[in-house]
Amino acid sequence: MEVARPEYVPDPSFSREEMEALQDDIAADAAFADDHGIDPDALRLTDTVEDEGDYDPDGGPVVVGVDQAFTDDESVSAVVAIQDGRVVARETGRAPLEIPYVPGLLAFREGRSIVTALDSLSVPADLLVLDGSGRIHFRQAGIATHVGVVFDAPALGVAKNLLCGTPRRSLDDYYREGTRIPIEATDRVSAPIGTVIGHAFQSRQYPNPEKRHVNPLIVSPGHRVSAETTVDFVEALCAGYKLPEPTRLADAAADRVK
DNA sequence: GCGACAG
DNA sequence: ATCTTGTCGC
Repeated sequence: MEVARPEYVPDPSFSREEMEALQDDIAADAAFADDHGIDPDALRLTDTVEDEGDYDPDGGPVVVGVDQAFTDDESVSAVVAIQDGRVVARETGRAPLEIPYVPGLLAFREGRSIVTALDSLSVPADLLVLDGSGRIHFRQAGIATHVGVVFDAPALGVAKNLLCGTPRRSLDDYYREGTRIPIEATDRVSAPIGTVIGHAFQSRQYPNPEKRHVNPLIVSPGHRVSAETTVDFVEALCAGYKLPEPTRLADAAADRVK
């Protein structure tokens, strides 16, 4: 796919102030409303994705999972494209690690390898699934929003932990599979307080509440997807595991390359 | 000064 | 994220 906004490609050499200013611009250009034409049912997976296949121009929506693995000095990104339950394309990208991890500035540390990998992807992506937050971010410009706006493609973020915002119910309790808990903006987020910026989604759970319990996923809109539809998409993309299939496959691919 | 903090 | 074996629960 092609970069639509070159000026937004994350540059690790920026100062912290420049990074934050760029994020404010990106958030202003981001759309947190549905603009994709994808029916969640068209993404629904019946089983785990294991087969490879050829891209079909007349087939269903292409969902691209993105994830990273790290070595001492570089980040490795893997992107896996799925269409109608089959892997139709996969690509990798590498970039040197130039800055440390700073909460809120993740895209500047891992963004280059992602852009490189997506840039070399030959099939058109209808939806990007990033690891990390989108709108659940201090300036509403998490890595999912950042990458989505750079390519002007529908995107969403799937995280394992909450960066900011307040869940309407405690995330430490036991919830049955399918439970959705809205995450609202607080004064630390650049959105009106109370705005639903994402959800905690219980994609997987153990049967006995007394014993073990699984933590919910934290999902949020990246670009051109609403908070509600974001959960619909993630739910449709999960096939028996805690993480959605695109993310699982990208995760495995990145580790494999490393 | 204190607290909070995706991967 | 990464360094790492066994182990508990279903």
